[in-house]
Parts: sequence; structure tokens; C-alpha cells
Amino acid sequence: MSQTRILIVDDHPLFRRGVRQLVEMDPDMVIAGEASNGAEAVDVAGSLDLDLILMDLNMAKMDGLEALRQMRSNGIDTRIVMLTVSDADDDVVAALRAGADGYLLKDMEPEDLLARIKEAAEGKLVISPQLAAILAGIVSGGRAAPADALSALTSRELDILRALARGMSNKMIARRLDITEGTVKVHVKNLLKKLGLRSRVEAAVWAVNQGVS
Amino acid sequence: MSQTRILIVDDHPLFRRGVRQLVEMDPDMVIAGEASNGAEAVDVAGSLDLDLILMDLNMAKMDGLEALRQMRSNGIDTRIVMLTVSDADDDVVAALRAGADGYLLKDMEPEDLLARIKEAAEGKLVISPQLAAILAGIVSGGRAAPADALSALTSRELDILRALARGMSNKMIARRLDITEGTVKVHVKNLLKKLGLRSRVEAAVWAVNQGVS
DNA sequence: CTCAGGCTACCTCTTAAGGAGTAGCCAGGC
DNA sequence: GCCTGGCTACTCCTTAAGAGGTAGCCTGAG
Repeated sequence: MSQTRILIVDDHPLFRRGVRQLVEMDPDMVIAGEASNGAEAVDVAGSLDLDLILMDLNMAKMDGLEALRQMRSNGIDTRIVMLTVSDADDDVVAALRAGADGYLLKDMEPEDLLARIKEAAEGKLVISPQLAAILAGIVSGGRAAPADALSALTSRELDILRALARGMSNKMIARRLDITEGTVKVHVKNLLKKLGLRSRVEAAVWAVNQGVS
Repeated sequence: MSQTRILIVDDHPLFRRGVRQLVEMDPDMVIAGEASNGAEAVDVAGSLDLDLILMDLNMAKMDGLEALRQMRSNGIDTRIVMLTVSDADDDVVAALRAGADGYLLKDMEPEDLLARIKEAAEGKLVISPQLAAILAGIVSGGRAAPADALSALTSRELDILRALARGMSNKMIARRLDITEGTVKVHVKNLLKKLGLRSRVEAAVWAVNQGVS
């Protein structure tokens, strides 16, 4: 059985070096490549034969979340674990929803981190324990978007969201509100951005769970 | 400042004794009462002046989840932490959604458990670290749920419908169920026809309103 | 055995959806 | 006056979704 081939994506060379040293303490794992930003990562992810990608979130050229999304939409199903300093719930949720296979914080103990990386390579979903409460809060609240995100919406966007919560298409909404379908699309796009959601289906589900009506 | 008054609810006397010993190692906490099933717990929860309730899930007379719900609907806002052996995702999610302030597993290290109980008493939401991955999986989008009485649908179609109720795209569903996107489309098409709905958005909204999860 | 139903996978084709950008109009605030 | 935010309406472009069809494979009922 061959080694686990890992790509590390981070804009700090020293940090990459540290991770490389840590990972290669295990003879079963090898750093197959490095990238210093998301764009590079997307480029090389397809060509290198990888088993696991460790990627930072905050990077200059293209952040880790965007890189993750592009890889997934490029059909790359390599296991991808975010390795970052951000313990913001939005980041965690966004990464997991975008298809990350794990979310680890950089302040973990090295031995622990190494163990988690091995688990990730074996197919497990790995999460820093500190984030458990955050995820629990999200689950218990039944939300994907922050609860107060509703107040960020304009009244027109709320009209649209209510229509989405009834399963209506853009065309139906347009007829109902007596505006063009194109304008409905604009409102849908804007409210999706405000709520941090990716599709009308997510918006509809979220709205129903919020009791929007 | 007075002691934290705790009610322990579990149908195993020996386990209750163990918890009592552990908890009372801390002079700031005291076991104010014990109950051996959910019904008893609901009875005494109102009369004892409690700061925290530690409750098992699996009990003969009334299980912990039902007891939790009854207490909450009785207006009892005491902090309630589930202390159980079940690491089933359904149980975790159900408890948190029903208003639990924490979910701890019985196989935790005693010292760790004691620390978590103290945190819970202080108002924190506490979760056993082992459950992080489960919660993450739920947040990221997919998980099986108890069977349902939507008799017209096949089990696979129910899988798809549950995924729809979480707002997932065909591609995400395909990845999660390890089938092709084309096959997902087939299932979506068939379930839409069976349910008499016109789009995945309608199906998602309908499913959420039906309580499909 | 045959047959039906369920799951899988592919095909083609059309429409729906969504991102990014530009822009006009109108209200309210400074 | 100017400027901002909200609503409207386009453009161009890409991807997602859904309606048809065919078909192989497997399992359980008869």
C-alpha cells in the first residue's frame, strides 16, 4: 500500500514547512505538493494524484472556501480538510456545506492534529472539538443562516422569500408580484447572498424552518 | 453564593450513585434529588428548586426526550443536559431541538464529565466531543432519519426527499448517496410525479412541512 | 421459471436558475 | 444640491433542473 499523498495550501511558507514536518513524521504520509493560494490549489489539484488536501481559509489570491467550491464543481472528490485559525461559525458552516470533509483549527496540539489528519485520510469527517458547541447551537436552532439575517432583507426580498417558501418558481413570483422574471432573479440573487445560502431550495427550506409566511 | 442544585434522572440506581459521588466531589454542587424515570422527573422538576437536570434518554416509564418536552412545555427553563449512552445522530438532534442545553455521553472520562457539568451549570451548551463529526455531518447536509409513513415513495425516493428537505442539489445528493447525478434526477423525477408536485422546491417545502427529516 | 418492481445509468432536449454587470428611476438623508 | 439604498429591467453566460426514453441488474412473488 502506497503513501497518502497530501497537498497543503497556505499562504505562509513557514506554516507549510511546519505542517510538512509534522505530516512526514508519519512514514505513511507524504506532502505531494504545496500551493500558496486557492487559485494555485485549484490548478494543481487536478494534476497531482492526491488523497487529501489541507487548505487554509484566508488567502490572498483566492480564499479556501472559493477554492473548495471550484474544486467540487470541477468534480474533484479528493478529501478536503480546512486547516485555519477561524473558529467563526459562519466559516465552519460554509466550509462544511461547500463539501469540506473536515475543519481543523491551527491551534490544535501537533500530535492531535496529526492524528486528525490521518483520520481524515481514512475517510472520517474530522472536526476540532472546540467547534462542537457551535455546531450544536446551529443544529438546535435549525438554521443555516444566522437567525437575525431576516432583518437584513428588504421588504421586497421578504416578499420573494415568502413566495419561495411556497415553492414558487421565478415566473410564478413575477406574475404574482407583477414584475418581470428578471427582476425576481435579481431579488433572489440578492437575498441568497444576504442569507449566505446557495440556492432557492436552501432558501425555501430555511424560510419554512424559520416560520416565514 | 449557594450550591448548584442538580436533579439526576436515570433508571439505574447504581449509575445515579456514581454520578452523585462524582458531582459532590465538587463542594459547589449538590444532588438535590433523584428520579428513576421521566414521569417522576417531570413531577419533581417543578417542586425542587433546581439549577440543572442531568437526564438519561432511555428509561422505562417515560423516556428522557419526552420528559424534556413536557418540562419545556410546562414552562420549566431549568438547564437540562442529556447524559446517555446513545450517540445516535437522531437522538442528539432531537434532544437539542427539543431544548436540551447539552448532550453528554456516559463513557466520558469522569473528570471531563465533571468539568462539562460545571460548564453546563454556568450556562454553556456542552456536547461530547465525539459527537462533533455527527453534528458536522448534519450541518453539511446529509443523514439518515427514521422511516416514514410516506407509503407511496420507495425507500430510495425517501432518501432523496430527505436530502431535498435539506436544500441539497442533485450533485450533492449524488455524492452523498454515492450514485450518479443522473440517477438522482431519475429519483427526483419519479417522486415529483408520485407526489404531484412540479419542482424540487415544492417537494422540499412540502417535505419540511410534513416533518420529513 | 417468468414477471414486476426497484435501483442503477445512460441518452437527448428544453427550460429554470443563478452569477456578473450596467442602468434608469425615485425616495430619504446630509 | 448630492448621494445612498431600494426597486426595477435589461444583457451575457454558465450550470442546474426536469421531461422524455432505453436498458441492465437484482430480488421477491407467483
